Amino acid sequence: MADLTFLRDYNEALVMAVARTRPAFERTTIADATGLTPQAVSKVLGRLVEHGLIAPAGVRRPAIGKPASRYELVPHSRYAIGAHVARHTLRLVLTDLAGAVRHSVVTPLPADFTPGTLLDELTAGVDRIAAAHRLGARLTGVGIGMIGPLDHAQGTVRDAHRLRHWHDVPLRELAEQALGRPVHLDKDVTAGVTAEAWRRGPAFRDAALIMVESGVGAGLWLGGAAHRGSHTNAGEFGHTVIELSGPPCVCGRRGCLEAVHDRAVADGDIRAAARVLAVGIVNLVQTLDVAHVVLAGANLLTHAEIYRAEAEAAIRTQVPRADWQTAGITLSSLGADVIAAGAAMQVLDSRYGIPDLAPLEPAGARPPQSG
Amino acid sequence: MADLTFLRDYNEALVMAVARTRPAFERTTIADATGLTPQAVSKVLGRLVEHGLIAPAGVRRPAIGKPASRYELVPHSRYAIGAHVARHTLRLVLTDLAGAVRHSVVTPLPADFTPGTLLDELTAGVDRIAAAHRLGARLTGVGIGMIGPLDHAQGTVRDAHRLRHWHDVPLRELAEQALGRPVHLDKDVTAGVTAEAWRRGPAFRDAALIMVESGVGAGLWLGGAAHRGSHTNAGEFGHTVIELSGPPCVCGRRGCLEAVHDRAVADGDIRAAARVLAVGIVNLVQTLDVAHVVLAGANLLTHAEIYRAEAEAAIRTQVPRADWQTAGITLSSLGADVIAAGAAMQVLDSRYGIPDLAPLEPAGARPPQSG
DNA sequence: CCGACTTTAGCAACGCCGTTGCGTAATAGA
DNA sequence: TCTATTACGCAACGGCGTTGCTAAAGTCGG
Repeated sequence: MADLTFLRDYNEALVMAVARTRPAFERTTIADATGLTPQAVSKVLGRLVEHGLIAPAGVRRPAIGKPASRYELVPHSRYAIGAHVARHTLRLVLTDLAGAVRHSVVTPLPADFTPGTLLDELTAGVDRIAAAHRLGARLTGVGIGMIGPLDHAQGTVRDAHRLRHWHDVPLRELAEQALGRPVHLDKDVTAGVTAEAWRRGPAFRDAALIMVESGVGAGLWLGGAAHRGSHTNAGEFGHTVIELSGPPCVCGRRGCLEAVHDRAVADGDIRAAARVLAVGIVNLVQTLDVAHVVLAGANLLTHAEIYRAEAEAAIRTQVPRADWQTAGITLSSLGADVIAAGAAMQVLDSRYGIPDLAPLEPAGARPPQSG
Repeated sequence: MADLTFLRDYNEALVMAVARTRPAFERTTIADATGLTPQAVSKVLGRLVEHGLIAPAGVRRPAIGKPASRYELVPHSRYAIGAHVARHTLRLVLTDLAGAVRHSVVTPLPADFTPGTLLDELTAGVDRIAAAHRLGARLTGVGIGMIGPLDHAQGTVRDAHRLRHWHDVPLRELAEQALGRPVHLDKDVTAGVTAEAWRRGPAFRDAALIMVESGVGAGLWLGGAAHRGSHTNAGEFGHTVIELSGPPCVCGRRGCLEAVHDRAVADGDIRAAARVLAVGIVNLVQTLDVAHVVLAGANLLTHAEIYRAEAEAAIRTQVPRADWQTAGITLSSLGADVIAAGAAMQVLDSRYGIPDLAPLEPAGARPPQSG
């Protein structure tokens, strides 16, 4: 169902998206980018200024005519904290409304840590940051990015890979109780690609974030939104077969990209590993036609330029009609913070981003009679 | 921008989606499935009945209380014609508003046919069907499903694979002029998956249609909509590498799924070919987490059960945690008509399906200041 | 210095959307 | 015949972007 509140929220989110991707802007800019009439811009902008999200920022004096008032996002009006839960570390990042990282801290986690241990570390860290920066009510919520498989819709960790105590843990609910704030839980790679999307604006419609760090995964951003799949477990890119009779993989199959890649790394041949990843990236471009590929992950970033160059060469030479079917390869704009920052931005996105329309209830869906 | 017309169209489309996937329905059904209030259902339904898309269909007498009026879709109130342009044939299909195929006809196309030849055959065929069924104004438009690469947004065929006269042909515009009706142009596989989605209703949110027919391709339906990618060229699934040093492919790479598959077919080992395709399907499920995989294409359907069984076995055994991460494998519900029928349903979908919200203009998108 | 012109911005009335409140129709059962 | 129950529409309402118009704040030419 769509009602007037959806309409309002949607148009406000459009204005926020423009505000976020520009240093400053005028009402005309908004009207052109969104298609709203000047009068509607006036009303929407009025609401956003009233809530403190947007503020006037001087005027521009044109050659003739009345000066145009300029506006800008107020980055410190809202914050979110993101957590990147890895196998041995917890990274906490404070992000403002503009998507800028204001604080980043890494704490070690014990081997085979339990949900309880993580929750203790998480609440302590969040409270410390909230107090130090006097966030108060400006803290919108906390996001958690974690290895899967997990169920984003239910907020449950199904089986954190190679962590013994993490089977069917309702982490979102537990964290909301412990923190007393809204919590978002998502796969690390999906959080990461949200960070890139939030910062790069509406031009970033179809993209993949490739992450190499204790496994190979891909966060997918398709048609302007995160793609999670029907069990919110998309992106298991490392477990796609690229060599039919290749080395056995931990997942039980043979020749998975991750297994072939890791073998090259074990052989000390980073360039060969990068070429393997590049094959996978071209596969992804062929399948999904993404325009942007972002590279991330600790194990990749230590040899960032090798990986980037091999991926770029592969795309240039192996995609047909490369003249018009281009895909840009870049390194993650936030480095090691990208997952945690993305988790934070998911919280901001759910509150200030483009809202979703609820899907229909399938109910007693029967196939129609055939003709 | 979102305005009141979007609101109205969206809610009408929701009601149509419910109507399409059920033999008959009551107002309460709509209210429950859509979240609209009974009063809103009354208004929406009134508009749809007025336009002849929906009609009353008796009453249901409950144990107590006033009988509930029932309604049903009027399948013959709107039609669309779909064309499947293959290398040697043109298939035309007449589809009604319910997604049922009312007529199907195949005509041969000369080797290396030109755009002009196709347009002649197309207009002759469309006019013949429109006259025979007295469609008149009930013919919503014509859809064309074709091998790529092509540009759906611009309606241009970039390079129809192995057709000499098809480079940068503005087929949509040409066909609209020749037919005097709205025309939609899309890749064959995307049209095919639209057919399945249109018929199976809102439960069909994440799916892939795998087509084996003069090449291997995949039509993607992600998050309840067709995924075409940034150059509308997604689905080149046959040109993903699954065997690093495999046989050379026509695309210039080595070990593409299509090359490996075709080698098995050439060897006469269909089961091996099916196993190769199954590897690719598992790759797709791992990457995209689709819940439905539909098999189609002339070359596949002649050995349908072998392909289906191998794919199902692969998904059952090779996807981790198969207990909750399930994906159903089915054969295309429309057989050889699926592409043409899907092209027709794309026309109906663009007119009576869930509308899109226009994306923002990127304009001078600059990355925000960091830190 | 002043009127003509251009551009920006807001006020007020409007049309249309779904919602709310309430009255009415249609049935079964007592 | 009355009551309980369910279905459904009329009318008023609040909120959305739109339209039409006026006011404000500048530049520029005479």
